[in-house]
Amino acid sequence: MTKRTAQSSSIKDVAALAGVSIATVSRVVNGVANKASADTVQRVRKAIATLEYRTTSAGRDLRQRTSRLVAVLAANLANPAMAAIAASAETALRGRGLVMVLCDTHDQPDLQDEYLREMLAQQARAIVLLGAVESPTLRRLQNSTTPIVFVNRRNPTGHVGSFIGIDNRRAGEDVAQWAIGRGFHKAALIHAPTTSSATRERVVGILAGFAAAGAPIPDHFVLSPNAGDHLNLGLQAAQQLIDMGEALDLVIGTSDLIAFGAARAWREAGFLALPRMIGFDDSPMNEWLASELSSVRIPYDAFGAAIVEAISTADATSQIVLHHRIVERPWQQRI
Amino acid sequence: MTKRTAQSSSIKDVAALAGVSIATVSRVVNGVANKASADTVQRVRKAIATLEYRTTSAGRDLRQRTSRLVAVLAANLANPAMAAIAASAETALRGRGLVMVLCDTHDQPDLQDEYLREMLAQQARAIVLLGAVESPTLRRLQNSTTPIVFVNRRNPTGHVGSFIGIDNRRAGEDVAQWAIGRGFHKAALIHAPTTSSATRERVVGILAGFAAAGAPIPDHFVLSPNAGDHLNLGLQAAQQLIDMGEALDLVIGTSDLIAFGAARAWREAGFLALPRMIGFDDSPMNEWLASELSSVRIPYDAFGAAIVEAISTADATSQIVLHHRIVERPWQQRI
DNA sequence: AAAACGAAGGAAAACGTTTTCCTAAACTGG
DNA sequence: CCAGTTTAGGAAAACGTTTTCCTTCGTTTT
Repeated sequence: MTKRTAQSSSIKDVAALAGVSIATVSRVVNGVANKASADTVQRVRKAIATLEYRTTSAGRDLRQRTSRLVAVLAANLANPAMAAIAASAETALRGRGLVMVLCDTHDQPDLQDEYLREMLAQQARAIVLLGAVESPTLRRLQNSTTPIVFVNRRNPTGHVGSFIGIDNRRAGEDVAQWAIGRGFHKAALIHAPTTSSATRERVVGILAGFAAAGAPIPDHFVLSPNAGDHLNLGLQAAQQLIDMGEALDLVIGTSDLIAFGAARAWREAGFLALPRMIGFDDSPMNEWLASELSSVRIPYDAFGAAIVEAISTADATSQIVLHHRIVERPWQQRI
Repeated sequence: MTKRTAQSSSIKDVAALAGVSIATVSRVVNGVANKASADTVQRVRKAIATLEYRTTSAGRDLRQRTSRLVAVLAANLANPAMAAIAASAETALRGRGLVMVLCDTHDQPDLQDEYLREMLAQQARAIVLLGAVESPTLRRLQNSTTPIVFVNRRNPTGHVGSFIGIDNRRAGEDVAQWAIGRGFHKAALIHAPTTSSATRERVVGILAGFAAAGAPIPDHFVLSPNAGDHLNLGLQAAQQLIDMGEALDLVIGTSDLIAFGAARAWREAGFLALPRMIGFDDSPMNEWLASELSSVRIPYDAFGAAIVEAISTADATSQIVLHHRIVERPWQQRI
């Protein structure tokens, strides 16, 4: 068994074995037409197979001044929804010969900037922001040639950029309409910070929807406490609601995580008058773990394809709006 | 506002601006001692700052024949536990100037092989397998110089390789002991395929533990149906148990996902005699979403540091055993 | 004062590709 | 059979680094 270095054979070895120049090998590998006879192609292919040759990225990247890496910068990997998008993106990118690099910005501008710079140095083919936050380098990046795609949250710098997501405002209205239709008349809304365009639009839609139906949600039932993450945010808001002592029949969270946090508050309070809940995201795990949470299903498994499309198109302002859908889950009142 | 290409300035530009050779710039960037006067360093630093220069990876990788990419091949990204490890790994790697590339092998040998080859072509600094599966390229990789780290599951090719995980056999025994101590005497075990060393060792430990206490789990209460994923596996196994009609007081799953699947079966069956449950992994979400599931906590947030350590050490057979702990959660009997 | 040494820094090679520019042969249409 | 075109393929440049040699000083040691 021969000890060998990580990447054994280079294009030179292949060329030597096939008895052609490295230029020809390169052309065969990249399928350049009318540049090699069928016979030559055959020989080169065989040599490649024999040596288990595979193009070394560094060489190609250097020459082409771009890599096959696609950076995906997620605001929070702990969120199952982000993980779902990442998984979908990874598969779709791979189908195009691209490689996903996944980073967690923790929603922090300086971390996002550091990653952006690193990915520019890597000559990333494209940068995908899963929940972008306003930051200097992002701003500076507006006039670079690297495609940037904003997923879920729109470009926070004010410039318009490629966007992939649902119609959040509309989704908010749909939730309101659903609630009214189901006869809920004492609802509370817990939402994340409105620095996120997604949250902002959802909140607007929800409030507008209730108002339009003549049943506006009173201000003191709209909460958005400052908390580290959505889970704690939901928990704290729900505790406030419980303290108010008023019996609610519906709690709306702008994310499922918020709803989970809120549910915990009620659970710990002893299941007293647990209101029905609805959130946004509906990651696949909900079906198993949150069987009583209704949710606005966002088709995350379709995001990967959309990302690939957005990257491929030259248009830096393409907007891909995917369709949401309310998933209503049965609700069992405890005693 | 000047339009510029993705990566604007190269080492040449910096050298020109600072009035030195590119060699000197390189040395300053890499902190080579005794190769530049304090004054020169100053000038170079300033030029770097002015031009916002950052070393282009492709050039460095080509010359050094290795990249700063670390491949993380996960068996199933949909599993929150994997996501937790990935997040932890990403942070730890970044601290070392390394970049994580995350891939989902879906537990399929050919996909794993494809990724392995791609990562070799990328000259990845190291390869981390989060749940490896036996495959030709993995086998061939044994005698490459690229460090390979096996996380959770040991090297399935039989060779011994760097491993990071808990003492699964011991954890299994601990679960058994805990169960006995709590007075459970009618337990069932649902486990994943034993192709995974982690699962295998857990099963052995659990069965041995019960047997040692004089209360062996009967064979027909040990189930491992063939199913796509752990959730469905748990669901199907639980349905079988329910069909048996015997009242169990404890169900042990070799992963939390299995337990979630099983819980769903009982829930759908109408909460009849829901047994208490315990699983393995205890991802952070459990605290919020599975407040009644006991679980063997695996310190996934510590895995990142362990991975970095395993990569850094020259020893290709280092074993890092992290400590597990049973997290017992209260259990409320429904009516 | 000569010898030795360390510091500072430049020139150039090498890493593995892709691609431009050639050249030569083999076809085509007239 | 000749001019033109297509096909096949090679030579070499370029991409951005790091690193190995050198060379030249200035400083120490004998």
